[in-house]
Amino acid sequence: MRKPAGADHHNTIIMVKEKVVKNNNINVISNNKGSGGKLRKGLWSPEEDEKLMNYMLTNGQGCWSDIARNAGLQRCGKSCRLRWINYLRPDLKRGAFSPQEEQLIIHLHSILGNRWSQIAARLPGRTDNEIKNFWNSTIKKRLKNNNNNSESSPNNSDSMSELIKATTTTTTNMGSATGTIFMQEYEVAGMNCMDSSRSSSCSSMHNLGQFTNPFNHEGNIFVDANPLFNLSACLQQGGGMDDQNNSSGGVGLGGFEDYDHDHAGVLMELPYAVMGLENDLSVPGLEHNTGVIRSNNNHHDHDHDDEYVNLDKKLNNNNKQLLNQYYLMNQTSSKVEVDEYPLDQVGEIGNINHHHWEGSESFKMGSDQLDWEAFLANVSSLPNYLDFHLD
DNA sequence: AATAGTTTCAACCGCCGGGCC
DNA sequence: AGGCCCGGCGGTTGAAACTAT
Repeated sequence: MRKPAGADHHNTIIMVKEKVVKNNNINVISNNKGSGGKLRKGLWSPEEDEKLMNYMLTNGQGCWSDIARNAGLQRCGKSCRLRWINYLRPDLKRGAFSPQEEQLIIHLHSILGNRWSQIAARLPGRTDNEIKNFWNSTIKKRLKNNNNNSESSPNNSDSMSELIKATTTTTTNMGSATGTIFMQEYEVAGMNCMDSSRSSSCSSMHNLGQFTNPFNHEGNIFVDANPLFNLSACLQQGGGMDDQNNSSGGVGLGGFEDYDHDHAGVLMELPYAVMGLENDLSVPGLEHNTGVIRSNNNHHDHDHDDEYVNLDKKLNNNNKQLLNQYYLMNQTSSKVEVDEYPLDQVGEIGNINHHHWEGSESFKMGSDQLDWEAFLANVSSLPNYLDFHLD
């Protein structure tokens, strides 16, 4: 490791200083705008950091090329922006990723693909670059190793592994044609997921098709099982995903910029990649399901806002039901409270009327009893109003 | 101790879309 | 309409740190 886990800002600065000594005065390039000045490239010196930091704290964000000029930096605006966003920003969280963050990244990546900025937006204090590096250097390798291990020990009795196996059985035996598997997977699960509206922004979805086995390759994985995977980890951890920043012990999963920091327990705001569910609702496309939900979202398809909001509500419900059922299957000692609220209130963070729900005995089964197909089939028949909290 | 191989991550590159003229 | 600028994004690079031999 270059930087020890948990390295604080002080250590990081020292590291940068050491590097800068060796790079000083060698990364100066011609200004391609013909102004006659020189623009520095490469690692930032502490002096440059200080200039940029002081300028940003004094003047705030503006046009980056102006910032570069006015702060007295011989850098392009782009470089300043990158340095600020990835390193100097005061709200950055330093140090190694927590297990909760790691699980969340894995989960979000299963939904969003390589859309690092969108993943980063759901991990307060983390940058897209950081997450991307973490994924490429650590998670990808770990998942690959895990996959190899699981292949070598097929009798693994871990319930989550069993669940994942169960969920992926139908996908791993498909053909091997690159680029077509993803859609085949959807079809196998009875999906009707098409997104013809945004060929560019949907590229990550299609990237899933680069692989033939969701658990046996590098890159995008966990086509369908991951919401449960993540849920399991978070519930078993029992702590807050963002415990450094809030004291509630709440877990916000896949929150849309709005983690429920004040709410004890678990507030489910999961994306919607559970296979079988989307099909039932003719989901227009993954990105819609994850991005168009809130009234303050950034998507551009205003013509379908109502449709997607309604869809979101339904999907939220279905995922909550599914996840709740999974929890019930795997719970040991924790008490479960399932809250109930009308469909038209689902997904409205901060405006949820919680009622106690006793839970259905029919949902409870041991993980060794899991019949995944029956489980999925059952989900669509569950009550529509479920949410839950973990005491 | 030396060195070759590997890992990590800061920073750059190229592309894209939006806004402005 | 077309060119230019800017911000944002994901992919890639390469130097430094670390590890194995």
